[in-house]
Amino acid sequence: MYRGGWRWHGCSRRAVRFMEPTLLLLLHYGPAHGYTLLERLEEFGLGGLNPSVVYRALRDMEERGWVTSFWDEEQAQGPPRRVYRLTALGDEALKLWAQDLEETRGLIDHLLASYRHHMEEGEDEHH
Amino acid sequence: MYRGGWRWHGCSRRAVRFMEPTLLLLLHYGPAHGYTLLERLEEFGLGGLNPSVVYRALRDMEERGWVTSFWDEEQAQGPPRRVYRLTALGDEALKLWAQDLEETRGLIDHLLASYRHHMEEGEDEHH
DNA sequence: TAGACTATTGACAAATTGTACATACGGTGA
DNA sequence: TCACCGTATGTACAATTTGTCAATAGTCTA
Repeated sequence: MYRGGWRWHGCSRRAVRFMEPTLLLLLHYGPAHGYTLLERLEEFGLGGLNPSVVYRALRDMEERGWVTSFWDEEQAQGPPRRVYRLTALGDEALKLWAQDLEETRGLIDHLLASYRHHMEEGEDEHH
Repeated sequence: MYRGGWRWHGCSRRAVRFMEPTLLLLLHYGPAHGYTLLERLEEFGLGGLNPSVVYRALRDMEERGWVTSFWDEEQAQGPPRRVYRLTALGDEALKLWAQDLEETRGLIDHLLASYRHHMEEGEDEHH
C-alpha cells in the first residue's frame, strides 16, 4: 500500500517523471556520460535521483532505440565510462515529449485556474 | 518491462497523475457521488478513466482522512450510491497539491524554455 | 595497502496501475 | 415475469514501475 504521508520522499516521484525528457534534452546538447547526465539533471530541479534509476532509464531508452551507447575509449581516469548519444528516433521522441509537456502544462493551468477562481468566489461568501 | 510504445494507452498515465488533486477540487465544490465525480473529471481533460481506478482513489483518500463517505439515504433510482465529502484535512491536502502543481509547472516551464532556446540556437548553426 | 571517489550494473522487494469480472438496484419491453 | 439495459460500486489479481541495497571496478592518495 504505502500511499501514506504527503509527498512521499522529497521530490523523487516527480523527478522521475521528468527525468526522461530532461535526459533527451541534455543528450540533444551532445553525447555525454551517464554520470555527467546524472549531475546535470540538477540544473533542471531533478537533483538527488538515485543513480540506479538514471542508469536504468538510459538503458531503457537504448532498448527503445532513442540513444546508442559505447564504452569511452580514452579512459581519462577511474573506471570505464559509457557514452550515450541521441539517435534520430530519440530526436523524434524529444519532440513528442515537448508536445506532451505542453499538454500537461495546459492541464495544470486549467486545474490551477479553476482552483483559484473557486477560492476567490469562496472569499465573498459569508459562511 | 512493457515501457514499449510512445504514450502507453491514450492519456491514461497522465490522467491518473492529476486525478487526485482534481477530485479534491471537485469535492471542494461540494459533496458528490463517485459516479458523478468520475464524469466530471472529463471537464479537466481526465475523461475515459477506468471507474475502478477512480473509486480506488476515493477509498485511498478516505483512508488518509481527506474525505469521508456515507451511503446516500434518499436513493433516487438505481443501486445505492456513496456520497463523498471533503474533510478539513482534505482541504489542507488540496492546498498542498496546488503548491505542488505550481512547482511542477515551474519545472515544465524551465524544461520547455531550455528546449526552445536550444532549438532556436540550432537553427542558426549550419551543420 | 586501506580507504575514498568516480562509474556502472544487477537483483529483488515494495508500490502502483491496469483490467476483468462480480454484484446490485430499478426501469422497460416482450 | 423474465431477459436485458444502464447506473453504481467493489474485489481480486496480474502486469508494470519504482526504490533500494549491494556488487564490481578502476584510479588516486595518504
